[in-house]
Amino acid sequence: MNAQRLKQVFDRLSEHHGPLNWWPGESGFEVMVGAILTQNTAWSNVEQAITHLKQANALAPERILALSPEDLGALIRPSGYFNVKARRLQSFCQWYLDQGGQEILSGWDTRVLRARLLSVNGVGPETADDILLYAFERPVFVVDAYTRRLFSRLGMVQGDEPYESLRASVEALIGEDVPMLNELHAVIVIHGKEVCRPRPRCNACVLLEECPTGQGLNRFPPKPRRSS
DNA sequence: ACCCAGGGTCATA
DNA sequence: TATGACCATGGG
Repeated sequence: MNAQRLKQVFDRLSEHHGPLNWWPGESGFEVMVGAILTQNTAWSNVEQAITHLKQANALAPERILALSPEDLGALIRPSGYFNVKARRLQSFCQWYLDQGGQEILSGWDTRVLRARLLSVNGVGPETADDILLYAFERPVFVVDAYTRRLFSRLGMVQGDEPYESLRASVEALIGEDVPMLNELHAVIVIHGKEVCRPRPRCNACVLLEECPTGQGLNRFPPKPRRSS
């Protein structure tokens, strides 16, 4: 992974898709809820769930905790795994209030805040980094399936590296540039949704010209290794 | 009738 | 430490 190449890819994606002003959501808390609901789930489904929460005036930690698991599950049903996610949302909200809310949480160092987020049941590395970057504006790079697919197709990484390994290499090249980290993950996701499909049926990818002899394109998205 | 989507946890060997 | 099972809806 090379800094100049990364910047080149970023510039090209931004030129084509940006600026995106992520994350879609009106408040930090909405970002956090969306980050949990979008786990392994299409965003269009999450939008429906969030709409239901807003209609029920439930998009606040106290309100989510006040709902029964069944009622909360009914509201977020379109986002899939609704039983699991209802529990995860309530675990998260309980933690959020126990910690003292947005202002107190904002006072923590990024490393500390990340560790605390990861301690919540249902918050894994990607969800934690979504929240850190898009709700707390911390300089972290979010690794997701789109990132692995794109970078491996472009021959920039193997693709099956552990989460922390990929995150660290990109952060090392970009530094603490929050706006750039924000936009980079955003354009990778939009690019993945609109153009760079899992199976090689895309001929429209602006980056494909740069894929070594189409070899990158035919590479199936790799699965991450478990740990170090 | 498939395949896919902005993951994470838990049990088991 | 490493797999595998499981979670579930909606759109293409």
